[in-house]
Formats: sequence, C-alpha cells, structure tokens
Amino acid sequence: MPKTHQLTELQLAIVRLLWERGEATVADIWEALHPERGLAQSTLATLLSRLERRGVVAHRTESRQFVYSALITESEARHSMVSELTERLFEGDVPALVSHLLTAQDVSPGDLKRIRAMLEDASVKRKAGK
Amino acid sequence: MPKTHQLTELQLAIVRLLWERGEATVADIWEALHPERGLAQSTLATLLSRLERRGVVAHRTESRQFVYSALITESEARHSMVSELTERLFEGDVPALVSHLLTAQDVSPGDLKRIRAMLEDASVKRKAGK
DNA sequence: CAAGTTCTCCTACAGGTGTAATCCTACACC
DNA sequence: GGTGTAGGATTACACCTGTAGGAGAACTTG
Repeated sequence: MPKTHQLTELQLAIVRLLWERGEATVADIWEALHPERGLAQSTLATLLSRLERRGVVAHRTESRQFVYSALITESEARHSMVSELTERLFEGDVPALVSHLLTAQDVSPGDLKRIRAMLEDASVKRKAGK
Repeated sequence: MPKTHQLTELQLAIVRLLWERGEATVADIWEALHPERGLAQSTLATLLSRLERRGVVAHRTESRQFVYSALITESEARHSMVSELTERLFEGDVPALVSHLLTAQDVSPGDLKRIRAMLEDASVKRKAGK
C-alpha cells in the first residue's frame, strides 16, 4: 500500500531529479539545485536522509559516496497528492475539481481543446473494456 | 493579493465551518468537530488564533466571547491550493492534471459524463465572450 | 606516514502544526 | 464585595521542515 506521500516543493524538486536521472549523488543534486536555490550540500544530505527514513528514496554506496534513487514513481506521487487534495477540498468529487479548473482564469482555449480531446480518448478506452 | 493560503486538513475543517455558518465561536466549532476528532476546546482556540495571526480568519468580541469569521473565501482557498498543486506537480499544465484525473481509477462513468457536460458549458461561455 | 580533501552523519535551531493543561481576568450571583 | 465560573491567553511539548556548521571517517597524494 503506497501510503500517503505528501511532498513539499523542495522535496519534490529533489525527487524529480531522481526520477529524471534514475540515480544521483548529493553532489549531483546540489549542482542542479544550487544555482536556483543556493542551498548547502549538507542541507540536501539532511533532506535526502529524511526522505530515506520515510521510504521515499533509497541509496546504495559507491566508493564512499551515496547514490540515491527514488522508491516511489512519479505517477504514485501525483496520484496520492492529487487525491489528497481532491479529498480535502472537494470531498473527493473529481468533477467538482475539474469544474473548478475550467472556471479558473488560467485555462486557455488551447487547453480546453486538449482537455476535450483527452475526454474523447478516455471515453473510447472505457468502452473498449478495461 | 491573496498570497498562498495553504491549509491543512484540520485547518480546512475549521474554516469550512466558518464558511458554512458565516460566524462561529470556539464552542460552536468544538461542538461540531469534537464528536469526530475529540479535540479539546483549547486546541481549537489555539488553532483559531494562529489562523488569525496568518490573516485567514478574524474575530469580533461579543460579551466576552470571540466570534470568528473567515477572511478568505472558499473559492480563494481552492484556487490557491489547486494552482499550487498544479504548479508543483504538473508545472502549471492544467490539461496534464485533468489527464491524470481521467486516467486515475477513481473516476466513474457518471463522473465522466458530468465532466463532459461541464466542458460543453465552458466552451459555450467562452464563445459568448468574456 | 602525514596532510589535505571529500563525504556522510550528528547536532542544532527557527518556525509551523497538533495537542492541551493551566493561568488570568472579567462578569454574574449571592 | 467576595467568590465561582467561563473563556481567552499563555505556556509547553512533540514532531516535521528548511537550513547549515562542524565532527569524523576514508581516500588521495606527497
């Protein structure tokens, strides 16, 4: 059971790197995040070990260096975070969330088109059985 | 500018009551939440004053009792929390979020229908200008 | 072998949340 | 006017996150 994997912005940035690269050392992650955020390597090391304690990532040791990798998939993370929000804010009512998205100002006509296309797709897939 | 109003589950439960009722005292909120969660009144009082410090709620005093009300609307809260998530998880790509929702297992055919209907509605509204 | 370098781990601290006991004060009632 | 009482304010604590300095181990290099 992939229990609830709530990740903060920074934690996500870290895990996202692991998803992209498969594996990364603290130094790798520092190189990637440092220009933007100016964090110390020790900060990232702390974060990584806390994520490991939570079962979100794992590491192997390669010549005295820790090589981290993600234990959860991006899709799992998305799923648990999105359903958490749907639950919290819309009592689990997915259409209500979609409705909210549609009436928000940040949906372009192009987005609308894409959404409609996906909807068709989903319907077809459903009909096709499983 | 309504800055980012991230609310936790419990905070939301409290604010939701304020949205429903317009106003409520600590005792009111306690009565509503206590059966489910078994919290002490002092806990709720603490939470309320912290929310007030953050500008989420406000109170007026009525014969030695605090009557709280929400300063943000439900729609504001939803908006800021949903866009936060969209940003974090989908780089702001709303259709990607919708796609995720559609492929998740927890969308019933009925939901799909409702979503399609809303989409029509949204398109029409757009065409109608503004 | 000694000295420098490089990593991780330990420790620490501020600020937020959940949780609640207790303190203090102001009002009501004899 | 003293005393109870009700209800906010204060204080406390555990745990999480972001943040990072410094300790110690191990590897490199002269």
